[in-house]
Amino acid sequence: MPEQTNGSTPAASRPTGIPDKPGLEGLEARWSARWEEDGTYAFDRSANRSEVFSIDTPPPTVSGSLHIGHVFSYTHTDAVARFHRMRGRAVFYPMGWDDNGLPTERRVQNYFGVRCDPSLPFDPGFVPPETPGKEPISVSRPNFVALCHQLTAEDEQVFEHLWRTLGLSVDWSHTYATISERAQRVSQRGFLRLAHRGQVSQHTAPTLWDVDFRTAVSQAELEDRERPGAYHRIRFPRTGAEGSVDIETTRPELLPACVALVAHPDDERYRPLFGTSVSTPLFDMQVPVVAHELADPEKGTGIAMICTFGDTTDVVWWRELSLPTHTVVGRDGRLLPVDWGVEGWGSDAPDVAADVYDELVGRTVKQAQARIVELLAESGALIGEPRPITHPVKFYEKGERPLEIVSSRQWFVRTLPLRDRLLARGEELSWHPPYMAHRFRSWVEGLNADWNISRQRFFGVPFPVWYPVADSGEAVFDSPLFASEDRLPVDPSTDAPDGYTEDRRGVPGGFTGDPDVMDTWATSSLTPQIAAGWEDDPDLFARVFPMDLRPQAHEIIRTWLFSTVVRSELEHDSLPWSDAAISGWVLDPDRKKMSKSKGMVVTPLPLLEQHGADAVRYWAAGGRPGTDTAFDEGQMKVGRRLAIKVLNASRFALGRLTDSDGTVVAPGIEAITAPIDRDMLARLSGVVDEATTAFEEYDYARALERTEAFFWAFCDDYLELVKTRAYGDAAQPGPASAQAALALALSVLLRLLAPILPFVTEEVWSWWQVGSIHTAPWPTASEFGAHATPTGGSESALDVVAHVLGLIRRTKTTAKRSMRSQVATLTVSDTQERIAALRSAEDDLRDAGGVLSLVTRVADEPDVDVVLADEA
RNA sequence: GGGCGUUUAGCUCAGUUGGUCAGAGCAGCUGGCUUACAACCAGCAGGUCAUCGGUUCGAGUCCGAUAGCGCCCA
Repeated sequence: MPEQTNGSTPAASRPTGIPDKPGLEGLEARWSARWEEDGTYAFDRSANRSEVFSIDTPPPTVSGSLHIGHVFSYTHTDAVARFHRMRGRAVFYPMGWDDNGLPTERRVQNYFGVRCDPSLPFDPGFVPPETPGKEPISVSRPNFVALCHQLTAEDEQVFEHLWRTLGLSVDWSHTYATISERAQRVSQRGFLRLAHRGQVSQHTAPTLWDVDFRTAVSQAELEDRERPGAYHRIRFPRTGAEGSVDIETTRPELLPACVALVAHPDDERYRPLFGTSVSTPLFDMQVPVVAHELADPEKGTGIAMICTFGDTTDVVWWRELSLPTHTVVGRDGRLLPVDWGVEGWGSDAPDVAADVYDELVGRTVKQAQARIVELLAESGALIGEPRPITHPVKFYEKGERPLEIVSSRQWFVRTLPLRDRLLARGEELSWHPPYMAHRFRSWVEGLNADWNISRQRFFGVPFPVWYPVADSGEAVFDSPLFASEDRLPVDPSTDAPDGYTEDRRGVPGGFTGDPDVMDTWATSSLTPQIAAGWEDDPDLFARVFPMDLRPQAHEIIRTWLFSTVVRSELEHDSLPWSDAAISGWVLDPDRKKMSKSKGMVVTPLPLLEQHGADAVRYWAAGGRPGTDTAFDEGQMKVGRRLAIKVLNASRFALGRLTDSDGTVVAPGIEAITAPIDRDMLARLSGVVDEATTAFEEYDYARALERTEAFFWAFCDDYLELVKTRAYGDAAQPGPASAQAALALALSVLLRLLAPILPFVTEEVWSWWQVGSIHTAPWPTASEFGAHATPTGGSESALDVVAHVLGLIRRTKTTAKRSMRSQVATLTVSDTQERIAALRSAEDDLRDAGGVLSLVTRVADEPDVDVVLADEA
């Protein structure tokens, strides 16, 4: 355990002394194993909430590809976690795996060459083929789910290895998976609580539907894609009056689903028509002309047909104008059979309508469109030629065909009534960077549907719900049978509800399970509760929840961050965390987002092996919060040079402090008396303050930049200046001052760099210190005591001497002489104060510059004259 | 269409409340084996701070407009 928290030290953590030839090779494997063995990052469960820093880590999708963007953003979080750990907080930093949902299903299908058929019985002896065959093998749902578990377990190993190599300071004993039993219990419990409070409800409603995946999707999973289309002008004859009305539509195939025409209430052209009706071409259905403000007078002819349902605006019109439903598109994206003339499908010519429509049944919407356009043209209802346009079309973000909107029975979380409360939570949350709050606000303000959490898939958390089966054999959806919480998790496809036995499944008077699974976000929205042991471990929960930090990328503010805020609001009446740190993206050299679809995947492990974890982390830490960052191996090389420099500079500094048996011993800070030493420490103390402030504001990039700039100047100037003096007898004041200052500066610098470069700093720390640097206290100005106060008056000896040394170097370089060559006479003219400062470090300057004779004079005009000695 | 961010040296980026702020690193060029480091060191060169206007004694810095790039929302 760290020296910070107790005094007992494992033998293995005694200082090892300075190696002859330090290197970066193998540090990742060695130290990640040691940290695991020593429990360096173990969460201290005895800490109170105020002493804890808890992180709601993004669970990566393990079946997705590993890419450099993961390394980038997780490094940011780790740097912050390490900072807080060194400041003495008990850091709760668990890792999760998101293995629940569609990405896993797809990967399993491809990897094993199988397909889930829920109608098949479980085959206990099933073994997938070595290599996937041409035709997918149909397997039962339990078999399919077993394969999902098998493959995700393998994928998780790969991720864990990467994280350990990268040096994430995760407490692996708190790892969770979103499909695990515990996650399922939390998801189902959360659902039941919502249901019992009436915050979730099941009803038939227009539902965004992907016809390929055959599942509902939510508003948050939509994306717009520009697609070619065409405006078709269609003429509707008026009924009971002369004349006609022309509308324009991109979806003529939905004409049989038309339930009204709509124009803007202020549109003078159509005002006289409101309240009258028109007849649909081909189908001769009478539909009303109505007014609504969402109708755009500028678009097409200014009047549109409302179909159930062509797009989300249709849904709004349908709901707000209380229109009937004409469903024509089925869940497979093909047109459904319709009985013309029956209730709700009234036609003035049902036989004609049926003849026309029967030809369309079973066709895809695309095929139906082509045919209906022909029919419209033949009938004369199509006016002119279709006018090609490009327009945004709604897609499921993972889908390939445009979404349809179908009417179906789903579970919805009531989010629309929460809008104001959610907006207030968005204000309450501390965003880093602050402007990311806009993303959340604009999303919440634009909400237009409750959150549909039903998905018609297989690998997910089932709803803990059954329905009674009536004597007629129909399920009674209005009387759901909820599981009791003490049974969770349950699978209604294999478990029977209380009061029933399994043999009553699916028979009249029996029961049937809800066939759906939950949206993955219905589980992922509970990651704080899952990680914190909600209800399962109340002691842990009280110590870590609400959490401190949610780190994540900006594109999932509308999904993950939003849904997590919703669940916490409904369940705990609080924010789930106080702070959200939003990472940018990794861009490729053309400044495009690096993503799988663009074929620009860079796998991280080879990069870590090539440059070293510290080097890759250095690059990542250069990306400020929220800022997109170019993928740049050049920066990794710079990071590697920094890490090597840390090794070499440390070896040099500590080499001055080693006694005869190799132990590092340094005089106490009271020995620090030389003005130049104190000036250096004064500046370092300022860097400590800056880095601390930056880290407190989650700006690891700034902390690194300041520390790094100081470190290079420290190596190039200060170390060169004190080189000779520090060799001297520690019993003498000069050498003692230099040695004590070196020890203090090195200790502070290593700790400042530790959150970014955990491996090399730990390596150096182990040479001369006890315990892990990562549990050592974060440096503070008070560590310097009075010794960071300059003594040399108003001018800094370090500044003056470094300046003069620079001029000496320039002279030597210009003369093409070695840095070793000597200066015969150095003449410095300057103010009294600066001359005094120079004189206070005169010996250091002479040693570093090879100055044989130094002349100083007080003058108004500063001047430095360097006369080199003749070459030997 | 509304909003947010961004534009500084060939490249990647710092420039905190307006007053040595025109910087760093990389790349380039010129030198140097200097007992911590040649995976190093020293030095040189480089930019009307996107454009236009405004506030001010003074503007990368504040305000307005325009343009390019990126993203969010409709």
